[in-house]
Formats: sequence, structure tokens, C-alpha cells
Amino acid sequence: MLDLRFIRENPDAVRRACEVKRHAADIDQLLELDQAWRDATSRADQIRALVKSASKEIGGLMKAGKRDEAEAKKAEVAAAKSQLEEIERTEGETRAEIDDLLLRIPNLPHADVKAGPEETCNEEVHRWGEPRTFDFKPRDHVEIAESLGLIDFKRAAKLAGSGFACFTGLGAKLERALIGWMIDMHVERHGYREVSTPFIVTSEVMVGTGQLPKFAEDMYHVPKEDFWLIPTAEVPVTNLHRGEILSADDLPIKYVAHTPCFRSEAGSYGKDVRGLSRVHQFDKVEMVNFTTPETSWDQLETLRREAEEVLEALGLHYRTLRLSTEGMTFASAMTYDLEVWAPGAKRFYEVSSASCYADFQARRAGIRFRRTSESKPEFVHTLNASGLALPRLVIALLETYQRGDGTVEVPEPLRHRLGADALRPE
RNA sequence: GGAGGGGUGGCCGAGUGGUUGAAGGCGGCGGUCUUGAAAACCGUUGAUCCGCAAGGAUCCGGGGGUUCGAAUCCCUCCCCCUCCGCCA
Repeated sequence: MLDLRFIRENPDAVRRACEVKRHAADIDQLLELDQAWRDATSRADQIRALVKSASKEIGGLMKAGKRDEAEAKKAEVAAAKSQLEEIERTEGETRAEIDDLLLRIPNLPHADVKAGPEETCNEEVHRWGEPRTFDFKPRDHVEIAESLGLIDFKRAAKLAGSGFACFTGLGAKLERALIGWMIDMHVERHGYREVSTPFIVTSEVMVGTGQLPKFAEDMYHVPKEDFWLIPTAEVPVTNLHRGEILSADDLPIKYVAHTPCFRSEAGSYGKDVRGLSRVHQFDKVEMVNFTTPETSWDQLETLRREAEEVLEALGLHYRTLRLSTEGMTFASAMTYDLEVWAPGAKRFYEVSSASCYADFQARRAGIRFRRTSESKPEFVHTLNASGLALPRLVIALLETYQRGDGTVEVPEPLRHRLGADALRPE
């Protein structure tokens, strides 16, 4: 959420942000409502002040036994209050409309982000490794996984329909090994604190990180208690500090979490449907940072590096893109996507998205900090990056490390955890 | 699920209709004292919104109500604690 005062003073900047991010928002209507609300508020405040002071006088008159004068005052107050009722209704209704509009205005992109469509304006900022070459015809991950008994797509569909995977045997163990290994890396090398959160959250929490009110159709809803299944650990982990005032000494706060992620992927039928590339439920290790405003942009670079290190440790070819305004999400101010090369599919897959939200989420979720015990609370900046998303990482691993004999080499860092140096048919 | 107790400022904790944004304590900050520190003492210390400002308004878990006036009374919802039941 943007600061209403900022919008008041910089309406053109906000209009431009909406335009380049391709989010429709009626700024003129907002400004109009804002003016109406401020008028109503100041009139209401005046009347409230009157009622308040009159009430005190009445108290005094009652004590002094001046019944008649008190009654006269009461009549005065009653008249003022009937007026107030009307104004307060306007005030409340207008404010509700303002709040709703505010929640639907996207974050401002950072000045370094290119405006335009993804195809032409995403910038490749980093590339690591080389695409794997083969002296045999490489297979794609679905063939490899099925022949080695690592994933059972058919039986997964029996449980939940299409778009789900059931990892089996060494496939399941590979996921578990990757999760443990990645979390340990972030904890031990990058100074993260591990958290394990609920996977079901309230609507307020979804508003805090920006999924609601605009993107309800992308998520799974639990009608019974009006809960939502998290689409990413970003949601529960960022909201861990909702409504809090942190101390500057606590910053930066760095959490890492492993959670399942649930995405309805409504409207994406026919796109990327094969195998693991786009599923309704997947596991992910996610890093979330809370920082001061002056350190967040540097922290985004660090965060991006922390995610990139995972791919490098696994020896996987990847590229890093700085997304253009049209590629970024609603809440983001700057986003890097890490895309890993899948030599079987001969394409890159996004395995991580590293974003800085500036104070956008913090304002929605009410996450503030104090520089000293004296100073006024300010909003923190929030950031997050996948580190990494499991299914697409598995795609890249299987396709990159496949051998001519149908087995798959296990990269060195995972061998100990997996208890095997290769994936073979069981 | 049943019964009872409770939600007050950074924290603890008083406060059952009136000038209370809220006693007191702790913590924080400033000062006195001290070579320095501690102790002691004195002072100070909430957030949000409107307003150029002066100033004003709102906030004692959320929402609604009673009243001239509510942290205090009523209704409702949420959360926490204790005991019982159930259960991985």
C-alpha cells in the first residue's frame, strides 16, 4: 500500500506506476474521495470537540446542582449529535472506499527498473555456467522420473486431479535432501533463522503481503473458517511481525522457511502443463528479510546472491533477470528472477524470484521499527527470495545430471544426505 | 466440544460512568551527584489522523449499543490461560 499523503502530493507518479505495471486504478476518484473524507473528518472533529466540552460542562453543572442549565446543554448536544451522525456516516463510507482503492494500487517500481513488456525489457544481469551438452539424446524430466520411479503423476491425479505430483522412493528422498540442505546452507552460511509456520492463514494476513484483495482467484480458499492456503512462505513469514514495532537493533531480520505452496493457477491451462513445471502444490524454501529503508536495496543484491549460490553449489547453469515493470508483481518494487537451464526441455525455468517491496507490505501489515527508543516508528522494508522452489529445481537436476544409461548422477553436496551417488531404477 | 478466568501504554499492573491518554512500578531518555560507573534523587517518556500553523479528533482485543458523558454498563465476535472431554 502506498502512503495516501504521497499519492495526494504525487498523483502523476502513481498514475505512471499503474500504467507501466499494467494495473488499472482510478487515481482521480481516489483524490476526490480523499478530499471528501478530509472535509467530513474536519467537520466531524469540530462537532465532537463541541460535544466533548459540553459534556464536561454538564458534569460540572450536575455536581453544582444546576439541573436546568444542564438540561439546556443536553438539548444542545443532542442537536449537534444528530448532525454528527450524518457526517460520520459519510466519513466512514468514504474512508472504506478509500481504503479499498488504496489496497488495489500497485507498488511503485524502483527507478532502475525498465518500463515495458517482459519480452523486450527484462534485463539479463548475470549468467553462470554453460548449458550441459550430451553425446546421447537427452530425455526430459518426466521420462527420467517415471523410468526411475521418482515421481508418480498418475496416482497423484487420482488423489487431487491434474497438476499434482506424488514423489516416491528416492524422488521423495531427493526432495527431502534438497530441503534440508538448502535450509542448512541459509542458516549456517547466510545467517538465517529457521521458522516453520502455519500453512493456512486469515484474510488479514493475505492483505498484509498483497495477495488480497486483488488476487483471490489465484489461491485456494477454505470456506469453513474463511482461511486461505498459502501460495508462498512469504505470506506467513512476513506477517510474523505484523502490527509490531521492532527495534533498529533487531534489523536486519532474516528468516528461512520450508513450506508447501498452493496455487490454483486459474487461467493457465495449456501453459507449461507437462510434469513438474507448473503444479498446484509444491514445496519451497523461502528467505524473508526485514530491513531499514536505507539498506534494503543492497540487501536485495545480497538476497539474490544467496539464492544464486544454491544453484552454483549444485553446478546448474542459470541466468538472472531483472524484471521489467510488466513482469513484476503488484507489490514488488524490484524483482530478480533466477532461471535455471533444463537441457531436456531446452529452456530456462524460473526457480526463484527475489523481490524488494520497500515499505509497501510493511504499511499494509503495520510492520515498523524505531531507530532509537526516542524516535518515531518508521516502516521497515521487506524482501524475499525463493531459495529455491523444489519442482523446477528437480527438473533441472534430473535433466542436467542424466547419463546415457538412464541413471542420474547425484551432485556432490547431496550425496551424503541421499545416501547415494546416483539415482538408479529400484 | 463443556466449565471457569482473563485481554489496559515497550513491559508489569491499577482503574466499575464524569475533566483519565489513563495511578504506580519496570524499562528508556535527560539531568544532579561521581575521577568514571553504580546507587540515590529530580525531570521526562504512547500511537494514528486532519491542519501551513495554532490547534483539534481518535485509540484501553475487534465490532455494535446505552448515556449529555464509557477503559468502566449491555450485546456480539476474536484471542489467551486453567480444568474436563476428545485426539495425531
